Amino acid sequence: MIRVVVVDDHDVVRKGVITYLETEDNLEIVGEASSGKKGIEVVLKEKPDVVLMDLMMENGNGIEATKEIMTKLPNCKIIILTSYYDDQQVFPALKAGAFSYILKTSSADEISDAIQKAYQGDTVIEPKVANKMMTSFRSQQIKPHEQLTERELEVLMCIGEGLTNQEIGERLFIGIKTVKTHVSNILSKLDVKDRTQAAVYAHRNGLF
Amino acid sequence: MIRVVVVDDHDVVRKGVITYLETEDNLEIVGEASSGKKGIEVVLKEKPDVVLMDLMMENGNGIEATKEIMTKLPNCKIIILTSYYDDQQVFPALKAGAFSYILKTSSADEISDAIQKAYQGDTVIEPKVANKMMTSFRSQQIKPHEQLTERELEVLMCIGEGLTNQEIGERLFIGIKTVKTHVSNILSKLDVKDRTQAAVYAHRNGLF
DNA sequence: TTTTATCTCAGACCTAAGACTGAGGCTTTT
DNA sequence: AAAAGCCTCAGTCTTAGGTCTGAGATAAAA
Repeated sequence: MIRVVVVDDHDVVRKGVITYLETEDNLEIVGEASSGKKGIEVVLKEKPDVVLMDLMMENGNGIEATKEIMTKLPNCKIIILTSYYDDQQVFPALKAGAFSYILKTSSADEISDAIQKAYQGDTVIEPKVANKMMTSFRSQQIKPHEQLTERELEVLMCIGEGLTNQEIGERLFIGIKTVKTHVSNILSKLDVKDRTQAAVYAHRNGLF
Repeated sequence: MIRVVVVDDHDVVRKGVITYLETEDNLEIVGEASSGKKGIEVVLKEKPDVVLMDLMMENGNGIEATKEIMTKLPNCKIIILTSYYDDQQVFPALKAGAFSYILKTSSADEISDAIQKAYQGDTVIEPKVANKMMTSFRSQQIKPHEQLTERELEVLMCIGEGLTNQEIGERLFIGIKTVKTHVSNILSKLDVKDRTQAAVYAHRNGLF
């Protein structure tokens, strides 16, 4: 039996889903909630295998609830079941630890299927959402150096000019120890092994 | 008195030049020769102040003679007096140690003037030749890395990829000690302080 | 034949680099 | 008020990098 909790502040939807799911042999609805906050309580108490979570609820949104649940029950599969699929909803949800992402336009069978899949460890993502994800993912594909801080970028430019840590410190008016810290952070962020590779990176990526 | 030796395998030219030069008060023709080889003998024996040397002679060309003379008599001023001014003639001659370079189309006075100037330490170069020299010089402006050996260039490319000495050694099948030697030589030839600057050099000079 | 240049390598030596840990001050966000 | 991110810096420790000296082997040039 797959233990399921349903969290949705629309009574009609919640009841409807539950009614359907109860007809399934291997599903057991062990709890329901009408807000994120209540949802957390129920989930932590019941420790279900799968959670059907609505986003956009009145008291405490689903994303926060998802985050909270994931930190406490990392093995719990949370399926986002929502009406919208804009980027502002999808990515925070996935980042929060959502396992699957389906829309309320889905058929009852699709929802059931998503639960079964989730239980087996397979993620289900609504095609429309998946599409948005991919494109948004690609454009989001941050070049490594874009995750560098201002200061780190300054230091990287210095490295790209061939300056030593000492010289960088003098140019930026900071201690060599600080420079070393920045350099270390740069190297790990760019995923390179030493300053020479960092310099090469800078030149290959047109920072000069 | 400026002691002069004239080397030219064209009897007419040689005699003509000598005839004119002898009318000059402060010039003394102490020898003449019709080939590079003979020219060397005469010059080494007479130790003149100035040598008028033709290029393109039958027995032993003027360039070899110039080289030979310069090694034995470094203070001797050798003036190349020739009909041609193509690059293949000019540069080897200058490299060989020629002091001035004038054409046979020059007037007698110009030749005399070149000798006087040479004696005083001033180089005279035919304008046409000078022009060619400058352009050819600029294009010839050897980029530092062109003075690197094959092997050193290979190592530099590795540095430009961000490889460590160890990795370079493995790629080129040589010991790390050898790599270090090459790296040191590269650094001094490129006049940079460390491998990072060498890598930057490689990228800035379009080696990639 | 002798010189010259290149490539190879060794040993000793010193320093810059980089990793890791920890920490205080600052600003922005929650 | 608390958390998070950034910048700053210290101390310790290990290693790669680089210099210098010296040297053998080979091949091309004088």
